[in-house]
Amino acid sequence: MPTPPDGPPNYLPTVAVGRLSLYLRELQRLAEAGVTSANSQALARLIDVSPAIVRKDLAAIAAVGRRGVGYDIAALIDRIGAMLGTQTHWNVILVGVGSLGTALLRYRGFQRQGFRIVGAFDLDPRLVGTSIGGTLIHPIADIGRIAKTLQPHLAVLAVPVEAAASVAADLVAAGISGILNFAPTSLKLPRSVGVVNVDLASEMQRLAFAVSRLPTTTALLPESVPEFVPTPESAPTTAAKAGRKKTAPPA
Amino acid sequence: MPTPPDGPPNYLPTVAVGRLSLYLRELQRLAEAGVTSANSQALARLIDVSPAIVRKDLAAIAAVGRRGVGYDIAALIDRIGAMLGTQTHWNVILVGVGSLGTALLRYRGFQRQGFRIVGAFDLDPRLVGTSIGGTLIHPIADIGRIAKTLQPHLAVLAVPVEAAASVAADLVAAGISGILNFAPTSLKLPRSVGVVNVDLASEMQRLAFAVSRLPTTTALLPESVPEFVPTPESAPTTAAKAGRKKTAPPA
DNA sequence: TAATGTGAAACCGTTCACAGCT
DNA sequence: AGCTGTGAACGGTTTCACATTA
Repeated sequence: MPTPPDGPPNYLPTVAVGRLSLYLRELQRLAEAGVTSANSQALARLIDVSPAIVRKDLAAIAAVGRRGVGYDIAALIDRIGAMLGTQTHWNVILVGVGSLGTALLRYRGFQRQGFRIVGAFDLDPRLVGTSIGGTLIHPIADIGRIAKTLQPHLAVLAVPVEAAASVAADLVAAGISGILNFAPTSLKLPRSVGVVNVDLASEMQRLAFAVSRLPTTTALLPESVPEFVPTPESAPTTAAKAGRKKTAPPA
Repeated sequence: MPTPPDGPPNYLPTVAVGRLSLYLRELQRLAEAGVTSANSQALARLIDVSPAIVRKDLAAIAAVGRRGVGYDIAALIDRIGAMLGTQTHWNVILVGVGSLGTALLRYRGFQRQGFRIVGAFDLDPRLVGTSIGGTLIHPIADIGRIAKTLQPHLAVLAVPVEAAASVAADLVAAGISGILNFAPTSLKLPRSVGVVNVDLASEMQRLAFAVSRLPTTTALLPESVPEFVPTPESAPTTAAKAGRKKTAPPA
């Protein structure tokens, strides 16, 4: 065979990590329903991507299927779980027991995916000492000390924006490795600390934008809509024609 | 000047929409602090991207800066707001007043970005008729009828997974154009309906993965870590060396 | 002079198409 | 016969570098 010039091979694309998590979620559901095998097309439909992507993603994590058949679901769950560290015991603390923090403490999805909420922290002395969703709330001032006992790896940051930077610094000082940040601000942290931001208002804006660019149907749209929205069709240069894309590419 | 052959020009890349939302958030903060102008480098630092990206993004929405100076913040806020439909009145309903739904009703960030929560829906008769965060809760069975009055464009879906598919169908029937989906499942809906998924467990898994792939420092990591994790360095092909990237490219 | 605005190159991720297995 | 596994083409996004301009 001809040697590939120097070409980098199948790494795991960073976006693929998000998809693996979705495959896992759906595979767990299938397994509970007693299904034992699925092919790339079925998986693709479940998370709304192309079958080729499914095969590439699974190849990238060295999951193997059987040609002519598909993938063994139990094996896939193991493999993806191994990649995402599902059997790893991540200890998680939550900081900021406001209404969002409370909801997150009550949310069972984290535990279901193997994360252990080992403690919560808040300023409010009326909350300290109480439990929500089985998690004890500690005074935020004691994070450093209590972290020595709880050994948290990750933190959920659900404090008000104004407090976010300072609390994040405390978390880093307490030795946390990663922060799931719900405060609408970009934390400035050492590169050794992982951050994933979840900005709810921003997600809503993405939705609004997507909707306003959608093929107009009978559905409700608000009165005014942004004027200048550049698209392939409204190109301000030569050749403004350019073959229109097929409207419905994926199966 | 030489005519560009036929080259497709600056569209707005889809990922740029998410960034615009973040620029807007930070610009609003700067404006409140009395800052009137900012250059691409400053903006880049604020949302943690490269200055070149900032200039490309802003060029793509026809925002103009002054060479040698930077961008006028008030003008930028207007321009980005116009693109994202900030002055458009999006009516939003929320379905599923559990702990997450409650938190979302109390969350002020949606209103701050111009979204109007016009109503909430739940099955529980004890909730119906009460208000949370100033939003009245209606019986879920009446969505169709009440939607005629409320004229909602978007919906926040915060019901349990089992109910998600059926409620989503009701929302579509009621004429909704987009759904912000917090249920951990991929909704199968007509292409005319926009969907943005927010899967909290999945975000946490992304964080865990990112952390486990981080340059190991003194910070806490859980005992076991996935074995086979392909990266550029662990490439199974020729030329496994390949010039290492400079470790800190952005300013 | 210090920044924008922008072609062109580099990079990354997806799609295509088909050879290879079972 | 059917589906996986994968090179190669493609397309979208980012980076680079620099001409341009207030």
